[in-house]
Amino acid sequence: MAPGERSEEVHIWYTAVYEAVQEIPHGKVTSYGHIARLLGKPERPRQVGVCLKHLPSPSADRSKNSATFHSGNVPWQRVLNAKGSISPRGPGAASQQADALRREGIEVRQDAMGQYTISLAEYGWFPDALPSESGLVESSDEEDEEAAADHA
DNA sequence: CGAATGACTAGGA
DNA sequence: ATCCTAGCCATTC
Repeated sequence: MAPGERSEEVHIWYTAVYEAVQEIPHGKVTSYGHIARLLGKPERPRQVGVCLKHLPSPSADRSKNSATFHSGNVPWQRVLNAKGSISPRGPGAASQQADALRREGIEVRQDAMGQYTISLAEYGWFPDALPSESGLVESSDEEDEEAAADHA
């Protein structure tokens, strides 16, 4: 399926992932696998990564910006792999994510292999359920307008 | 359209 | 601790 024309079911999945990622508190991080579990699909951490990979850049059109998910309103940088490190991908992408995390006060370390790692014990966010689904959160108007630079 | 890929992970060697 | 494998499934070749 082309990114532009997703089936109904896939679109719902993308939306759910983006909304879940938006619930990760500023200064906290979680894993692809945890997002998948929160959405009731523990076998698809990989598909969470796919969603973030396709996260569009902020559009020049503002009206569209507020209504669409993009790297400016979805804190993609707060999602790490199960080991608590930034999944290596394109050159430069990892260091960019590391910078974005440090920018929000998270301590990112680089090990001998050049891997960026974060202390999950200190910054991990692993609730049993999404705050929005616990039925208690009336979501006041709080947003994470930081976001970070776009990815390459 | 079939085959390969990958922002993943748990489990086993 | 590190390396390998199987399962995963939308996207890309």
